[in-house]
Amino acid sequence: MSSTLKDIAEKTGFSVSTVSRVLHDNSQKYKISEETQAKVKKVAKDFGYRVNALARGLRLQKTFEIGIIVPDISNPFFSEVIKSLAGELRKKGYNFIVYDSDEDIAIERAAIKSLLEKRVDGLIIASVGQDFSHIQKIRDAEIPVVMVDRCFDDLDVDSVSVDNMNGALLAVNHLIKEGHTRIAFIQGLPGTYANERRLQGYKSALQDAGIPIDERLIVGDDFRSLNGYLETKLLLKLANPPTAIFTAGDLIALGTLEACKENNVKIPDDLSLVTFDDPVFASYLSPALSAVEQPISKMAEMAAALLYRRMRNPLDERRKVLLEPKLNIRSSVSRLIDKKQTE
Amino acid sequence: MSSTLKDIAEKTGFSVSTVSRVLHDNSQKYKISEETQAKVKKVAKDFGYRVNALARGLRLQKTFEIGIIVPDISNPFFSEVIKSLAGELRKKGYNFIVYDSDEDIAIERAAIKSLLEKRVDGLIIASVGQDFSHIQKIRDAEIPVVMVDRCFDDLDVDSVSVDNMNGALLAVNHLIKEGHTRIAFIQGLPGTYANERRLQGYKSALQDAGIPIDERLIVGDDFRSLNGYLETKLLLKLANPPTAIFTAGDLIALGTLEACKENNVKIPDDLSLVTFDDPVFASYLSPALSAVEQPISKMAEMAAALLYRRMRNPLDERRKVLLEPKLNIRSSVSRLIDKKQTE
DNA sequence: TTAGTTTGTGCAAAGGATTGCATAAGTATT
DNA sequence: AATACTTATGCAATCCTTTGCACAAACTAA
Repeated sequence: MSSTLKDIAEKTGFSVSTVSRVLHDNSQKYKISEETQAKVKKVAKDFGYRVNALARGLRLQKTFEIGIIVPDISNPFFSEVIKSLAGELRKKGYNFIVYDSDEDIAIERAAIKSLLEKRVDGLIIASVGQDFSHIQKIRDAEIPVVMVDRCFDDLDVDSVSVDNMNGALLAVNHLIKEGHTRIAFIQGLPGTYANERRLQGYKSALQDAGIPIDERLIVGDDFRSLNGYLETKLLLKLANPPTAIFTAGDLIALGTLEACKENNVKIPDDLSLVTFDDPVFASYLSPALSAVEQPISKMAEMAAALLYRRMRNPLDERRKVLLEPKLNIRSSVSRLIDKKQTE
Repeated sequence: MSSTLKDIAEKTGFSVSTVSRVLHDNSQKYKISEETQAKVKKVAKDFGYRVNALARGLRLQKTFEIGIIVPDISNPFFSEVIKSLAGELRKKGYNFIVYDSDEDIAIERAAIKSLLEKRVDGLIIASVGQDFSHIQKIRDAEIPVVMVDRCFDDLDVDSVSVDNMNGALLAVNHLIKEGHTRIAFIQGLPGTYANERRLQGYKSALQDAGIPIDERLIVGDDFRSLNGYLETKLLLKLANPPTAIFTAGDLIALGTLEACKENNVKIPDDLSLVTFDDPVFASYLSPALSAVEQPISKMAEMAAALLYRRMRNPLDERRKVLLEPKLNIRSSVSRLIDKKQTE
């Protein structure tokens, strides 16, 4: 059914240029008469005319599309990020195309390739791995790109993330203050920016408190819930199990909860738990989960702002923005000192 | 940096056609010599050549893109649906563009417009409202489209959804069997396919059990958590409050939990709760939530299958597929009879 | 009357890739 | 020596939109 400018031109007797100007351009600029405008618009409507974004993009060398790549759409953290980004982008007349890299760097690479072929005007990426050569290439090709959440220290690209190290410090210090010393860390994907910083924060908090680091308490290898489940099971079997666990992400925490339930381990009585990320359901979990909250909408706003700046001004100095996290204390941590006193 | 076939043609001395055939087509078909292939490929690599999907789409009248529209990406149900769809589509070499209509029919319309302008090869839509004239238009224009989750009885379009009525029956019958008679229903967006069916199931279950329907117990107006929160607060203030609530969606249930917590209402002791949708976190909530589970990955597979069929065979008879839901009984429902006996 | 301005519209190129048809040279067949 | 294939490549049209430039007609100013 879809008609073209040419069809309308033939029907009305005007040229394609005139039709184009009436339907898209400010027909003011070319001073198209009211009469012509009316005729053209009528026929366009009758024909159900719809611009062809492919042809337009080809001609204009601009698509008004932004590509977004996240490691896992179904992770509430990322779906919130996308939702916020969507709002920001829509405001400025941009659309977006989302890809889910499924925590797989090969899919991430393919996604980037595909987005660049589509000639998106910019990219927002939460990257998966530790290798950033593919991102470097985008940068070098002067395609505007912003990293969110997952960044690379050694890569000079605009980026926004939460201060992961500080977030971990907040969480672990809280546990220490409550009297815990055997604190396990179930990490996400090692090598990942977010993960390494959280690990660093964890270690640093322990060291500052004079608590020796026990490598057997640092476990795990991805951000999914199965990881949390398995590692918790193993941790619980240790001869000298931890009294508290700090998990690197919300899904991991869910897995930990599942394992505890199965093993009849009561939180917070038998085991304390704090997690990074603070999904909407955290306060309704059993028990309500203490968690490090990331300022998601600020991250999205900032990412969008950085991207616009880069698109307007390609050679501007790159910036790396760190936002402050916040610890929400709920009821998944017990006070170990009290317990000892009452025992 | 991005070069074109023409650039490579000029550099190598071959024609654009030859270059195109080497880089994309099966160069077998046109019997390009090994030597030529090697030369062209080398230059293409040096130049960092990348097809222009706009130009290709324009020429081929096919983009290998599928548009997906959901009412709320951050709703776990929809983010799971998207994730599953992504997997299915990727298998067949299709990419997808997601839009979030934010439960707003105007945005949904704009999203459809935008996707059609981009010339997507097909659409998968979870529609928002009760009006389907815009979907009808897509259908009439013979653009392949499949509805998921939210469908329209009177609209002859391929669709997949769970048997919402049966799901509601399962939930409410469970409550009735446990001795409840004052059962409230907090609905989602009225007029929505999913909502109306769930409402129908709710009413039907009550009628079958000979329980009169109390319109004051049918409340609510959208699928968000704030709705659950507000309506629960109001229900609890009723002179004769319900002993059980059935919520139409997972986010609503979250709102209900929040209200109960604030009002110090214990679930399931003071109030029983069952919800439609069964998000991953349902079993870790306090208490573990009894919920009606939708077969999400089956829905996605089916949606993708229907879409492929329609794309290959545009005039095939339309199908409406209903999948069976499953009630997961956990611990948010109390047995009212026992309670009375022990009192 | 002549020159200059305004109004309204069209021509044609460009953007990048694909592909049916044509063609040239070389090989095989009779 | 004439014919028929095969191999390897190029030509040119097509997909649809945008836009600088050109131009005709009508009007204004001198």
